[in-house]
Amino acid sequence: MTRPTPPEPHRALTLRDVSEASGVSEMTVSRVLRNRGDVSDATREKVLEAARRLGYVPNKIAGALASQRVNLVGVVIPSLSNMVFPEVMTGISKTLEDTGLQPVVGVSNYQADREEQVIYEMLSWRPSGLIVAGLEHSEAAMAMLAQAGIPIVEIMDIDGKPVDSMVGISHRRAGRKMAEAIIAAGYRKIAFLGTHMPTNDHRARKRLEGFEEALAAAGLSLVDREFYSGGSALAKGREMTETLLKRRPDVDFLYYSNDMIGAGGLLWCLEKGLDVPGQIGLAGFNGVELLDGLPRRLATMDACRLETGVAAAEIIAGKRHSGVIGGEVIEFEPKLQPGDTIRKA
Amino acid sequence: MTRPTPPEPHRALTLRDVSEASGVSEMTVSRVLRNRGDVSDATREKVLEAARRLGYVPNKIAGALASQRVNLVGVVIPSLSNMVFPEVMTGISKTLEDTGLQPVVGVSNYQADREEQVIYEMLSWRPSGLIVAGLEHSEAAMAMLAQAGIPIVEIMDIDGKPVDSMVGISHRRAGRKMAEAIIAAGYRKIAFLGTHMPTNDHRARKRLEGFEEALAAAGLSLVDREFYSGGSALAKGREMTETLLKRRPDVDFLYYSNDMIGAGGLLWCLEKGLDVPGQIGLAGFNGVELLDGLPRRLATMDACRLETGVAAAEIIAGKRHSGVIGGEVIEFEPKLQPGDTIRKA
DNA sequence: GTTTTCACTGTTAGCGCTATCATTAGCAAA
DNA sequence: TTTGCTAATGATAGCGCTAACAGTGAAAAC
Repeated sequence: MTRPTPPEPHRALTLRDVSEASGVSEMTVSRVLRNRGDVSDATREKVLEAARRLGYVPNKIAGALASQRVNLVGVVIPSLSNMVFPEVMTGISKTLEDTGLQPVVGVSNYQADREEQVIYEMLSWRPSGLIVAGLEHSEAAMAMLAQAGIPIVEIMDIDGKPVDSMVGISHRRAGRKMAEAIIAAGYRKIAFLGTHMPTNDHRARKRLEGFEEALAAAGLSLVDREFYSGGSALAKGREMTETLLKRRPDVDFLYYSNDMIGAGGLLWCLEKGLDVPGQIGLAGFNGVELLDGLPRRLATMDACRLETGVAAAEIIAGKRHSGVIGGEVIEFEPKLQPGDTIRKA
Repeated sequence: MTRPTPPEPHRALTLRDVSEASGVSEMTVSRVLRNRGDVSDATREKVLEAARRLGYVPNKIAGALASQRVNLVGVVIPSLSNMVFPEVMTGISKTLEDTGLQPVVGVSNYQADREEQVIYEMLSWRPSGLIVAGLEHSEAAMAMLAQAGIPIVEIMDIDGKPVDSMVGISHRRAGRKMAEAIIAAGYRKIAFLGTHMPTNDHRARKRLEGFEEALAAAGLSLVDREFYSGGSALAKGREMTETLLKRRPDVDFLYYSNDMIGAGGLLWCLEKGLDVPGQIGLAGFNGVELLDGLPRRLATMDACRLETGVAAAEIIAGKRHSGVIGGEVIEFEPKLQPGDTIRKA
């Protein structure tokens, strides 16, 4: 293998090195490398050749400072292992791809103080825009966002007041809609199974609130509930389902706060030979691709993750010609996917 | 809710603003904000109060340029939706947490040219170190990495020559080991099911090569193979398994290139009432947490993802006192998890 | 009283690049 | 020839911060 020999192992190269190597001014090199302004073909070739030969990589720090422009878009999400955020990221990345903007991910682990730190860190790099999951932030974080002077898009929740723009679904409404569908299908003894962090996962909380609202409107209420935290969601789904059904064998519907534990529950029910959806119905939330491979399709509700990512990125990139400057609100309609685990009404 | 009113909506604040507001020099403000050097308590308080009141966020771009230090660590991975990389990220984040270093993620989508771009982009921000998945890169990318003058850690594969350091497992050996276990358990008609991108996913390729090597050493060879691309891995696992077993009903072992399709295959086999692992054995690769919730535990091999992330981050952070400066090689031993889908030898 | 020391604060000079304006050369029109 | 214009290139002045050094005053040591 022939690897090009580094001219000098270290001492970072600068524009001046390229300029000297190609016999033109630094300014001209800068123009060539950024494809800006008029440069003759001959000069351009000379410069590019020299840059390639030396292995020059521009220093964006200096460039950004001088031009006051940074092609970065910060994205602050609670978790990467959740399966739902990667899909949002896909939408963001795709949309940003041809704009010269680059997404930079930060993870808050569902902790407000950690989120505040991450936002601070991101803003200190003066990005072109910031996408943040959720509407709930520490007061300090909100103040920073409000003052940042760049487009801010809060995503995946629209039940509240945004700092600037927001894109996503109403989880309250999603919960309500699911409850209505379940009631319409004739289920009456409904239980909830979800994650054990009602104070941190605001979207799950709002979903449950909406769900209970709709139950109440029909004169019903949850007959039982079961919470978990940590571990393999699939395994936890099994365990919780078993625990709950042992405690309340009369329950006829299990509403899970996410598809993963729902899938675990479904597998458990099928193994036990329960009649799904006759004897007992199940539903999750998110519409993850995973469900396509299960023995039976779990009822769920699509959270429009891809669309959310795309729209958020479009706002940042200024691709959305709505006439509005900032303060946009885009609501997606979560679609019920009845699957095979809820009786046909 | 009382939100602090922004003094002036825009015009980014600088050190000078804080300096004027608190009546000390910019330098002293800088010292306070970075906790560096001696500053009297009275002054410190004054400055912090002013900074807070104004909502000042330091400009790291200027700071980095001046100090020639950037607290960023680039991480270049092929995909986020893969479930395996998030766990590596967890190890990296945790380890970096108390070092003042921040990971920045870039995604290459398993494309060498895209990876080259991402590496270029990252290096242009002059990070403190770079973690890159895999050992195979475009020639230009290798040249950039070699010249970067910062610690480079290639992870998740050690079958090859690193630019600088490398951390991970030998996929060739992992494949070999799995084949040996399968053969030892008495299976003879072994088929492979995997992703349809042998040229892009080098780790899957090496695993298969090692697997076939070990088969050959025992006088065997794969009796059939089936490939897929895109879509829900779980669903694809089902489909492929069905297709393959229709074509070759005599096959007695299915080796999957990852756990997700393996899980799909397992669900299919159980549904069809096949005797697993008596009549037919199954194995995947990765050791994903998901498997804990399946009706039966799929045989797999742990890829040591968390440890890999931790070790890579330690190298970058200089936490590893091996005496070696750069060029470290850390190999983890993939552990076979026999689960319930391979006969006890 | 003088010198030394120390804790604190300020001054100066860039970091590597780009915006802006100035300059030059080349060529056509007057 | 001179003028005017355009394309190509260069010179200059920062961007907002920090490293390095230079004060400053007060207390401590002589």
